[in-house]
Amino acid sequence: MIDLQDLRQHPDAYKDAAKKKRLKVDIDAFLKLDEERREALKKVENMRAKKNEVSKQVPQMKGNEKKKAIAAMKELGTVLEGDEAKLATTEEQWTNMQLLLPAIPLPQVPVGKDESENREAKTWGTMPSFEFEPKDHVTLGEELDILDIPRGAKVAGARSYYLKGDGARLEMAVLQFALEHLRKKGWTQFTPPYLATYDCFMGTGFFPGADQANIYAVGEQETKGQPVKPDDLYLIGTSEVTVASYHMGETLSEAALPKRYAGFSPCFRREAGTYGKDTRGLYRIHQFQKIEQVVLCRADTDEGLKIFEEIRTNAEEVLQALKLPYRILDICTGDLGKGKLIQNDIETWMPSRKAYGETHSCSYLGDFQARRLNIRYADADGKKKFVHTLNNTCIASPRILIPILEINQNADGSVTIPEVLRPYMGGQEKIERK
RNA sequence: GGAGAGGUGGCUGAGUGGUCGAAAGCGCCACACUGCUAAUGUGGUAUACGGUAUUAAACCCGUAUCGGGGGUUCGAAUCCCCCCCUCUCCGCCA
Repeated sequence: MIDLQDLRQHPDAYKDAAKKKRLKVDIDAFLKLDEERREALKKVENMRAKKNEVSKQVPQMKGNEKKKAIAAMKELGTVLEGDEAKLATTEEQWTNMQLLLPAIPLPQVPVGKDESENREAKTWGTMPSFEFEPKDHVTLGEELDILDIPRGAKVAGARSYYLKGDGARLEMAVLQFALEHLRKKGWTQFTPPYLATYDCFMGTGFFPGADQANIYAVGEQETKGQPVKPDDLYLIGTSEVTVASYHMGETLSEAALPKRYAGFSPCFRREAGTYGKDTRGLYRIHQFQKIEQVVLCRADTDEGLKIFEEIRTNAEEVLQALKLPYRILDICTGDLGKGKLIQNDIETWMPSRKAYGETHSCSYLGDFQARRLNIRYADADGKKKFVHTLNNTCIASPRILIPILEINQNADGSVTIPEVLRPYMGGQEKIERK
């Protein structure tokens, strides 16, 4: 959601944003609707004012005068009812459209048409070279008996899997390592709800829109691609949804900001519309576990950008500790979500893909989510402002297991456990065939 | 799952059809008073949207809001219906 005052004053900036973000939203049509809404609202409010005024006088009236007044108000009520219905229709359209309006990207965001025009900003680490024919994580995992995809499919369909034995332990280790990394920096850890209401998904910007197709709905009305009732529950695709919604509807004190929250949760994604894409292995699956960084800060872009760097660095530190080569992408406008001001993705090298694969996504959303979630703070003058929100992956598994397993594999088919994870695996150094 | 009780401003809590956006107290703010603090006195103290704009704010006016939605009525915090949440007891369960 955006500031409508600002939109009315600078419509061109939003038209430009929509164009750069390649969004099919008609700003002029919205402004017209906005005008209509205000007209209709004025009309209805004036009628209500009249009604309220007369109703206030009715008790003092007597006899004929009273009868007349009541009859007149009854008549006015009928007219008002019709106008209210019209207003409601306009307002509904207005709200729906408002939810699709874009935030304006920051000037430093590269302009581009789609993901092909994202810019590599940095690379870190050295590519592995093998003196043997390296295996991919699926082969490694099956041979080591730490991963079972066929049985996953048997039980839950395609894109499902079992992590088993040392595989399951490795996942827990990497998650715990990441959590500990944030804890040392003073972050607050959360186990949030994994189910949430429509409002949380709307508030964080996932609903309505294309992202909605990726969310599982839970309730009496199963999805089948159709939207479910607004009061039904949905499975989170990231703990961002429920961690950012933690302060929904609240006014925080400025002194308490920034809030640095580490959310841990399983994540569920339907992956609708990705048929045939990334079908092998653990890259694109329906369920995974993630440590997510969520920050609420003051409405100050300089501060927001500092925290943007901070949370990206946190993720980089985790990858560096794991000794995984990665690169950072400046996401271009055409690949930038409607609510985002700026975004960096981190892609980690995955030998079997002979490419970098996305493992982290770092976003600064300004007050876009805060407006939808109604999260504010009172500044020094007591003025209420919307907070700014940011989020970034800290670690997501099992996708991160792909490079961990593939890069650390040995000629004998064993996998060397990254040193930093060993304390979480009882000091174990290798995963070997039993 | 069964039975019952509730949900009112920042907080406690009154209010069962009309000068109720809401008593009173607490808290908070301003001013006054006092040697400082405390105490006391007086006044003030919700939010959103619209009027509102070609710097912005304040003021003012209007509308809406007493868990959410709908209904009855000229008029609803108050009456009716549905839903959500909280508490107590019983049952069940990791």
